[in-house]
Amino acid sequence: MKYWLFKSEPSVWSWDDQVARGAAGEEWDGVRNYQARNFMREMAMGDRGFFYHSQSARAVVGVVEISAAAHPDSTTQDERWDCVDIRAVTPLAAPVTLAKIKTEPSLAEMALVRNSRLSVQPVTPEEWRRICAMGGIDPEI
DNA sequence: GCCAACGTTGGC
DNA sequence: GCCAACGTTGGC
Repeated sequence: MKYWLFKSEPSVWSWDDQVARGAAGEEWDGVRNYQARNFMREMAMGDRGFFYHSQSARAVVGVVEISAAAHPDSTTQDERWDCVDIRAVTPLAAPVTLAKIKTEPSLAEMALVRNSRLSVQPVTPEEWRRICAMGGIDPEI
């Protein structure tokens, strides 16, 4: 089981939008960045990810599960672009803000901190447990 | 709204 | 293949 992080502008696609899709999940489409696409190609069904709000919110707000492995992005005919499907698992009891993540030395190496523009990124098991603890949820959820 | 960081494009 | 110009993202 691997861990990931998905970044979204809440005004475009928010955690509430994701929750509204329920168990059916939703394509994580629209990614036009090779690095982000390559990470999605590495994902397997059942992998977990954090759902992060960028822009004004700037916080990890929920946990998602990969509900379909990489497949062609339905929003383009361009065959270079693949995406996965994700479904909401649980909100964090308390959102973990970027500001708080930046105060945590053990999280200083996160792509979220080091490369703020990468919209899909891997998370280590240690980072996963740390943020789950900060967010007040069970890391095994 | 501004700007830094980064990715992409295209001329040479 | 290099690099300048440009566009986009996201933090502040």
